[in-house]
Amino acid sequence: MVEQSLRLDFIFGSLADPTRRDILRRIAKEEMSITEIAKPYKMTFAAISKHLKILEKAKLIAKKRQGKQQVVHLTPATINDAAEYLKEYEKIWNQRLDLLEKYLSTFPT
Amino acid sequence: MVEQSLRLDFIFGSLADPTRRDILRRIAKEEMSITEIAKPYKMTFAAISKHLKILEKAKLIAKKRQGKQQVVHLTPATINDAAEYLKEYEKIWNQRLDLLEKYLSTFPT
DNA sequence: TTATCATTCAACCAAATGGTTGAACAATCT
DNA sequence: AGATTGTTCAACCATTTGGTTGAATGATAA
Repeated sequence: MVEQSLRLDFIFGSLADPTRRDILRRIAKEEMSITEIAKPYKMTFAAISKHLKILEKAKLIAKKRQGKQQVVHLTPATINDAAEYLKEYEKIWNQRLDLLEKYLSTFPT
Repeated sequence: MVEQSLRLDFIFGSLADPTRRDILRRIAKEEMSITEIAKPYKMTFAAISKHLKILEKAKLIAKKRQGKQQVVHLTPATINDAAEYLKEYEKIWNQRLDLLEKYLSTFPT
């Protein structure tokens, strides 16, 4: 499953940048045109266009044309995949809480 | 909350690399010495040491000395934070799907 | 068709990332 | 103390990343 791993590279790579997380947060509330998305940031429009390209490659967002402008919205399936990945770890932790407690007690307080 | 955002930078940045995800996966099953962690990878020991530094900075792992060697284990709280972050998005999507369903149900079948 | 608005592309730059090698340091064993 | 095992550090290199500017393209409105 090399492709699967690559997908996670893109997803987590996208989420590693604060501007991109902020964009996701904003379009989660309501879909927006690219110009509208770019407005609050101090960087250039081209920089935002690049960020959107990265989010699109990770399939975290999608664009659709609406007349002159393009409207951006979240792609539900993808963050779900990332969440599923992290849930595996939560499961392991829950199974091993007793052991973890032992580890933690070895640290100085 | 700039620090919080920075923490997410580190967490997701860590998870964006396949070698680091693989290390997490392996030590999730059982804690391991650094030498043991490094064994299966083709890259140098120093490279693995760097990857561990990155995971440590993100607080996804912690080391403790056990005699001559250092043993690495997961840090439970941190992935939880990332999972919480992603859960917010799942919540939003679920709300939207509910609305969509409600909307669709107003039409005759 | 031309002007205008919305967006991307290309070329460039500085800084960060992921790797290498070889020397240095830490802890234990003899 | 010296040898051995385990791990990090420093210097270096190639590639990627996140930004810039200015020109080019796409779609609609006049």
